[in-house]
Amino acid sequence: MDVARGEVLVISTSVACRSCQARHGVFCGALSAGQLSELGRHSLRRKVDAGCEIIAQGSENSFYSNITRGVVKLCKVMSDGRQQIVGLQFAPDFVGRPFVRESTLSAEAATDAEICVFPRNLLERMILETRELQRSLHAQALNELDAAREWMLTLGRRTAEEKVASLLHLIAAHAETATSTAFDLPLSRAEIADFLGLTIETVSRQLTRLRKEGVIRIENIRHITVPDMDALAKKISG
Amino acid sequence: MDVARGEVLVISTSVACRSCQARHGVFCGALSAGQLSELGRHSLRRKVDAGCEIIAQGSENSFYSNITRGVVKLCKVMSDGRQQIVGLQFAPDFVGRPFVRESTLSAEAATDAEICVFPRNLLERMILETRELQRSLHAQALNELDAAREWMLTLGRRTAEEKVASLLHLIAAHAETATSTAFDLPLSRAEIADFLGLTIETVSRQLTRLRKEGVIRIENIRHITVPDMDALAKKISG
DNA sequence: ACGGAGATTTGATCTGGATCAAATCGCAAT
DNA sequence: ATTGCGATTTGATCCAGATCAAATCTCCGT
Repeated sequence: MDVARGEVLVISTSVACRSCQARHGVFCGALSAGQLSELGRHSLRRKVDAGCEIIAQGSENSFYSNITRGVVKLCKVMSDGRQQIVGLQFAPDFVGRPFVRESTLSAEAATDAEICVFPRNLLERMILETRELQRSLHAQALNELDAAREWMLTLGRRTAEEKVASLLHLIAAHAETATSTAFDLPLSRAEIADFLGLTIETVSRQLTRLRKEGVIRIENIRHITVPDMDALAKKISG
Repeated sequence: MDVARGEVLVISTSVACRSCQARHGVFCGALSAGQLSELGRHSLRRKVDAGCEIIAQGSENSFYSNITRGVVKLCKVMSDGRQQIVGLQFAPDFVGRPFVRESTLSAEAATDAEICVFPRNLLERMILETRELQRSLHAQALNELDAAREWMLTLGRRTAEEKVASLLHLIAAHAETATSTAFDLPLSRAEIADFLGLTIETVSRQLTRLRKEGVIRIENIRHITVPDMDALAKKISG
């Protein structure tokens, strides 16, 4: 992680960082007070701008983090430049691949975000020591695996229109607003294309097609409203 | 699982089934002698024919199993019949999705296979009791997640020729022969198409193209030899 | 060996999405 | 307000892979 690209907000020194304790999914209820305190002494809360690379593909996994705000995209790039987003993570997901030296993907903030960073060694020690943390990370890994496999079906077998509708549905499900019929897209058209295995032109055309069909309204480039969520769901063949 | 479709080989009664102890990846070294014995008393070694459905999509997860021989495909089917293979599993992989009631995918023997089946409740209890088993299943989940994400790149961004070469490479890597330059395909052309998000015609054409280029030899429909593994690898853009 | 049915290959044509090209939009800096 | 530039949309054309159609091949049962 290039510290110069993000702004360090807080370096906790003697106690666990309070805002993190409450919001960090995998640690919630998994660690003792003493462990939280130790983790807090070594954790770093960071604010990262959209586009900031948190983990580089091929780099060493020397730290892990939790997302406390914003959206993070997981991306794989081929040597000729083709790339594929292989996962989106939202607060309070855990970011990183325990027990493997080199990262096979990059993690990049898709929106402005806040993360809480822990050193690799400390976290791996705590995983081995603490059954509940192991269980919690295992559960997240299984959920991500389910999501990845669901997305494999989308990538392999759905049409462009179904792909775009699937993505809108996914984002709506994670939107923080209570209504979730209106939400901001955390991704640019190019990123959407990289997630769906399409080109930006096709993404754009399918969005305008959904707009013309009345399934969505494009309030502005990054903001969508869905008058009838069922109509959107019907665009995705089960 | 429809018992009528498979043949029960052994019902272990008073000791853990010996052939399983040695070969079951996730249990190897993870369970105590007493636990292995208990597991053995409740496990069932089964021989399943190619095509036998081990877990049905949408069914209740009422048991788990380990593969002791053969290849199992994980498959998702859409209501209109389109389908996508989302994973291949080889001995000694663990099959099943702990902690979730309903299966979101089906597991089917791709080749004749042998599996060892355990009841859900027993296994989930042992996972909670036994840190080492939890760790071992966590590790498998993370490996499967890596594989799924690698495959997402293939599905979203590689060409048909690259996809077919990727699959051959994957299968060669899991082939049991020491040389691994000659191997049997565990999948039919239709299954390959479902794995790669292609049609059978395209798969067939790409295979004959690789044959004409001298990258592979098709000894017979299910048996391939690769004279030069590097030549095959070069067909897959990194 | 013979028939037959499914699996695979091969051929001809079509098409969804890619590519190439050109507006237009959005917005930050002046 | 004006300029400039990257992001997005829209249009025209192309092509990889799908679809439709027809041989072959495999292998099983008789």
